Amino acid sequence: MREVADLAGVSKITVSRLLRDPDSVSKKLRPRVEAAIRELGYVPNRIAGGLASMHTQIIPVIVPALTNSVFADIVQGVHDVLLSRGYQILLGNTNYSPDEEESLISAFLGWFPEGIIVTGTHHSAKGRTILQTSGIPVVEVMGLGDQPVDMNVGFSNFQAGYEMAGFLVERGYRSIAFVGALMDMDLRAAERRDGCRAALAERGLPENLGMDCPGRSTLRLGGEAIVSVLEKTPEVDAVFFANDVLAVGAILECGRLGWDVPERVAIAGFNGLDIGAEINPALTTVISPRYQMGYMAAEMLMNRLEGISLDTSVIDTGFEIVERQST
Amino acid sequence: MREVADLAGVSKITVSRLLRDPDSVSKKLRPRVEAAIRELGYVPNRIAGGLASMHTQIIPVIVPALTNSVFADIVQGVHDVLLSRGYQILLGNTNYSPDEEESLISAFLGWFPEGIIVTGTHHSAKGRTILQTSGIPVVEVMGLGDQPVDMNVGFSNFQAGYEMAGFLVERGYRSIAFVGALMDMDLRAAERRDGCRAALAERGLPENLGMDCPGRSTLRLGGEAIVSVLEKTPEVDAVFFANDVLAVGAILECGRLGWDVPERVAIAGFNGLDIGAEINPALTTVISPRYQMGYMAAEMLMNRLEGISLDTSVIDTGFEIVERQST
DNA sequence: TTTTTTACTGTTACCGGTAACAAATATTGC
DNA sequence: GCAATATTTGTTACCGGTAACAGTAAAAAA
Repeated sequence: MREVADLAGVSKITVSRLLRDPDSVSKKLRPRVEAAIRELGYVPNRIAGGLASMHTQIIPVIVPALTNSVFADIVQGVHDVLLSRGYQILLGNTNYSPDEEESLISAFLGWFPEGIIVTGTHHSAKGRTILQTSGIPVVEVMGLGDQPVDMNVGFSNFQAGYEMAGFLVERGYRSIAFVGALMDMDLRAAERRDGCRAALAERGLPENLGMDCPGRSTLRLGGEAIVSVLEKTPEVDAVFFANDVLAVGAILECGRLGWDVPERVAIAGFNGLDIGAEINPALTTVISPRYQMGYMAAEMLMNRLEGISLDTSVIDTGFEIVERQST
Repeated sequence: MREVADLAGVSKITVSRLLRDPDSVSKKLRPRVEAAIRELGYVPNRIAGGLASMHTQIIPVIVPALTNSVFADIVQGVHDVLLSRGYQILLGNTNYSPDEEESLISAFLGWFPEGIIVTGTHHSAKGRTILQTSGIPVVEVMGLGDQPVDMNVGFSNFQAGYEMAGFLVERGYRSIAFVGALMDMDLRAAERRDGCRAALAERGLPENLGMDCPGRSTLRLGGEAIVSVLEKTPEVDAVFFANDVLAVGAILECGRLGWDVPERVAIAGFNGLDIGAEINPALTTVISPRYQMGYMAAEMLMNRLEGISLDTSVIDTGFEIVERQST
């Protein structure tokens, strides 16, 4: 910047001003400085700028696993808002571990970010404390909590589970199994299960017919799960899967085994992945507004940072049950 | 850091040393300083540290679209290497646009990253120049180019297309159509197409039976494409899709229409997504080592940064054709 | 004991920008 | 035309660390 300033015959601060707010520099000087910048191929150092201004324009985004398209969609939504405003995304992946999340949060805080976006409302106690005392805006996205750290965008997984279970009961199913995978780690799935159970219990129906599979959700696992559930508890007439991946895997397995869906067993999923709409039979599921959640979370954060007062710090995006042929 | 130093009765630099290399501080002092750090809840400012040391430990990763699981897998691989070594990932999404890629590269360079990972070997002319003159290690991941900017990890899409076409011919198919989507943007898909054409041309078979769909790859689009191709050119006996999403969509559509796969038409895909192995009929495809490519790219970069000399700056990861029931 | 070496700690300057205020120039009003 | 005000530019200090070198204390060698 020194060199640019000298070449243009101005002071450093004038160069700095031109870069950040061209209007604050007179029309006479502008072309001279711009030419100098171009000639020297000058790229301002944002690290230095961040230190001096105490504004890093860094936003860490922490998700459980990028390979799960659900979270990739969220990050994409966040990305689309932030990048256009000059903010940078620091990406972190917890592998569904609260401890890893905690250490990521600590590490990211060292970059003095201006805000932070985390997934869900379940954190380690210490992680939560760190977030609360960090002094920066925090958005918890995806799950809706009863006492968010700060801002919160998402929907109630409990409610979604509850309503889908109610929906299945309405359709006449009476032995409904909830099947998830690693629900001790995937706490949002556990909430859906709890919602499902609550709905079944209310209606006096059996609530413990499902299972918690020991492995991350894959199509294969879904296929194995439905076989296992129907062997153990043949009376099951509907299976509500914690996510579409498992559900689609189950539908495909039923196809291979010649089991009629939904005659022999109805299947419902969660998330609203594209594949659910295309397979045969098409999957009844709960569509979650993933991209929108990411987008809204980022916008909420931007508004806060720009000092725009928010009418609310919690947005319930809701969800949508779509009935297709699998129920 | 000043406060910590005062509290512990040492100088700033001692605190700095303890944090970066505890062994460089005497055993006597260590507990005192550590206690001070804890008591004040001190978090070192990496922005300041980066500026002073000129080592930011920042690595931008630029992909075309995170929502495409192919790239999410790559980023995951990169993440797993970098985070454990204290590096941070700055994420960028180009939407398959070389111009957006260019502007992302420029923007990221302002953070004075220590290296950069980009997708593929196709960049805008200016983007390429910027990368080359940036003075930092660059890894192009996924595609294999004849003249990489710097390091390169991936496989030849042309070769993959070529071999899959050869494979189909060997299986007896003679009217092979290549179907992709937005191949003017997805240049890697275009390379696969070109490889396919080359293989067909060599054998004197028709090479222009396919189509380039006007929209991003979705299951739906794949379904529409196969109908459209078979209507226009009923003689087609095999369709090689640019990716598994399209191919799976086609298989599902054939299922709905009662068209026998592979009797009426054989279908092949590309990437090796899980769903391809599970649907009926299971999809013949080319498996690409996505996670590994990301992992290796990051490791290569780390080695370079740590001064470990590399035996080669180009790694051909290869690919694998898996035959399943759809051909 | 004295000298030399080693291990640790501190001092000073600087990384590359920006904030805050001061100075200079241009514009406006009377 | 001159003071008052607005606009533009510059000066200085500082953001929070680290590099490089200097200094001091402890250990080893003479």
